[in-house]
Amino acid sequence: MTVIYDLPGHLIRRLHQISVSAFTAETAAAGFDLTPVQFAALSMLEENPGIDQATLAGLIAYDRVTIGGVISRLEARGLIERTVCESDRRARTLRLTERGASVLRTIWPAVRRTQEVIFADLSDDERATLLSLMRKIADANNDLSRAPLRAATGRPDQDTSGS
Amino acid sequence: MTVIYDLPGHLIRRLHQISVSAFTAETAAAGFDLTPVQFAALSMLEENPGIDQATLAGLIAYDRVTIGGVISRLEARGLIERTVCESDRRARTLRLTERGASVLRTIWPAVRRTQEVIFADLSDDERATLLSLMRKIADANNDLSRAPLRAATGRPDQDTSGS
DNA sequence: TACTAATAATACGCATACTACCTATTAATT
DNA sequence: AATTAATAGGTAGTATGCGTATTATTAGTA
Repeated sequence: MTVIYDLPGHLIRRLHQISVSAFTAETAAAGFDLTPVQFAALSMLEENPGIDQATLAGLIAYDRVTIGGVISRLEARGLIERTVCESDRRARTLRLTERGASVLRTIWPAVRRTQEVIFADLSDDERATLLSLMRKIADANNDLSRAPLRAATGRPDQDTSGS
Repeated sequence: MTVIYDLPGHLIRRLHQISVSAFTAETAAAGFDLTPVQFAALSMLEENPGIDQATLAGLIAYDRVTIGGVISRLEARGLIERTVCESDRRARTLRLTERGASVLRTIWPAVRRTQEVIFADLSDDERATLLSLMRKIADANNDLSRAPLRAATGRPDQDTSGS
């Protein structure tokens, strides 16, 4: 009958919609006000302090323009610190503030609950299968996206000591 | 290492990103200028002529406000006709124009190619498994979304003759 | 050294997505 | 009949997500 429902793209969109909704609900219930993108940015910055916006965009597979806006809002809220890179004055070096690190530490339980909510009706086997198949598609079509996943290139200002 | 990559939500977002990108690329290459949402709206209207915006939103699981904007743009481009419903003057009766129906007829091959591109690296079994698991999650968490899927209720002005 | 190409970030515009609020209209209730 | 509740659609505001163009800066080349 309705052909739309059989299209993978439609199902994927529904899943995304549900995933974002679950994230918002769980984190809001825990007292946080972060979007999935903002969380991803903070999380990636914690593990790669000192990277610039373009590198961050590549690491979480986002458009550079989009990340610029996300970073601006996180900076305005005092969760991220943005300074001009000394070795390349075109770039902006990004770092978590103390408050940003604190938020990230405390929000993780809610984020884990989000994933549990989404997968609630699947068995362990089904979860593993689904994750594996999704990863396969994401990896295979990485270049198809306008914001492909890219590894960090190791900028001059980036900390390599780890956290 | 990087925990983000293991989160289902992140993978789902990547899939969605890839799906939208593939849709845009394939349809644009075929000479069309439709977004996935616009296509879904047109497609659903073809099968349910005469429904109002709220019903349409429910059928394709979209937010009512979002659909309002989508409909406005489609109407401005002459693909959809929007008239005040006679039996309920709050509602707007939606119908495809001749041009809208024509676009829909000719764009389908490109849409099918989109799905083929996304699933290119999966076997038939894997495709079936993935679709089945995604459908399971979408169905189970329908109410979790702010725009749950809802069946048409059969408004007075809706055509029941079928296409 | 002057010119060119490449890159980081931004500005602008379009199109989702959703929350909160508002108006008009209809349905339900007293 | 009057009041209340519910519904359809809209506006305003925030936040993605991405295309295109522009600016500042760096790197490469003649």
